[in-house]
Amino acid sequence: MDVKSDNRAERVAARTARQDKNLFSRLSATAIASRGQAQRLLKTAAGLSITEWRVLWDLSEAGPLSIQDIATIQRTDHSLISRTLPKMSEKGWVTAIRNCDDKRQFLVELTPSGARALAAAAPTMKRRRDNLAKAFTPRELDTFLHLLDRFEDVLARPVDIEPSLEETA
Amino acid sequence: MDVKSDNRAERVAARTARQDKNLFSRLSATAIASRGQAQRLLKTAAGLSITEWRVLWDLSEAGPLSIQDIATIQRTDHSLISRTLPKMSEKGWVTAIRNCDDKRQFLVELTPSGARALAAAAPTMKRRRDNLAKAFTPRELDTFLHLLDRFEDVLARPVDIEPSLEETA
DNA sequence: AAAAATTACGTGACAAGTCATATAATTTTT
DNA sequence: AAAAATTATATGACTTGTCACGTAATTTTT
Repeated sequence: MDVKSDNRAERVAARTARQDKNLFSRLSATAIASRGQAQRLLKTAAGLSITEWRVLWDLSEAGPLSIQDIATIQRTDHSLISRTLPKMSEKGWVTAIRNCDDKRQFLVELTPSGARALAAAAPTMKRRRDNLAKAFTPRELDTFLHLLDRFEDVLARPVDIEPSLEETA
Repeated sequence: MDVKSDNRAERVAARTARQDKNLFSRLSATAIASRGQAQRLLKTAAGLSITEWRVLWDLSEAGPLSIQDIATIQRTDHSLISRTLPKMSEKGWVTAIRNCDDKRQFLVELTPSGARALAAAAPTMKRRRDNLAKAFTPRELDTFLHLLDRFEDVLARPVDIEPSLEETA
């Protein structure tokens, strides 16, 4: 029915607009779009996945690092790093050596080959950051980061879970 | 070696701080933290996954909808919705009926049981949104959303990919 | 010194997210 | 009317991300 499908398009548009103003969904959608862009750029420029790029960059800036170190820097789970490293080792981009001080740990280090893989993607990713720096003043970027700080403060506070209409002790 | 491990802790801290100010990584990390919170809340309050919650909420506010409609509202791939719906149907939360006007499409509708599943989670998720509304003024939220708009404008512009040191026609 | 607790990494399993492809249906072009 | 192009959904396969658990090693407690 014509009228019915007109209604549907309006309902979709209204709901989409509504959710675009819901900061929770909007932040998620924006971050996913950003990640998608990074994935495409890295793939095209250097055949790297996002996690590979992050590991190479972290080792370049702060290496050598343990798996837990890398996971902490990237705010991710150690298992994601743990799974990524063998492949990167196979590609010759990193070496992982047992830490003599603590045999549970590996210390991961960039190789010359890894430095080249990083260098293949670095100009593109720098341009991406430069584009952002051009679009926002330092003050606006500070505001943005501060708002994200405050948003995470809100996340850190517990949200009560109560069954509907029930008052519990 | 003591000195070596002190250095490592400092390098990790410095790198983490640096990446916290890189808007690309920061935005991603913040959005992932937000999603994690939502996942935990929904699981605990109502045994719902994020995608299930989103579908129920969209249908409640704007249903009935096609799979493509839901994907558009959620800014996700239709395949994620396509995979989620059969399970929701099995749980009796939605019905999916062929659209007579276009037999390629299903129109998905909330059932009373689905409305109850939504209701089980809704107070918690509203509280979550209210906590956010208390922490920011309307003007701050507008600023935040506007910065996200401008950030996505930047994403929408192409980033040139050039091989290192090469000038191409 | 021995036992208990904690930590580092590897792996199983699952959810979110995406790209590609196939099939069926609709729309557009010839 | 028929052919070509496009669209809607399903599914394969992959990446990102996370939780849980097991094993080995270290640290803390007794």
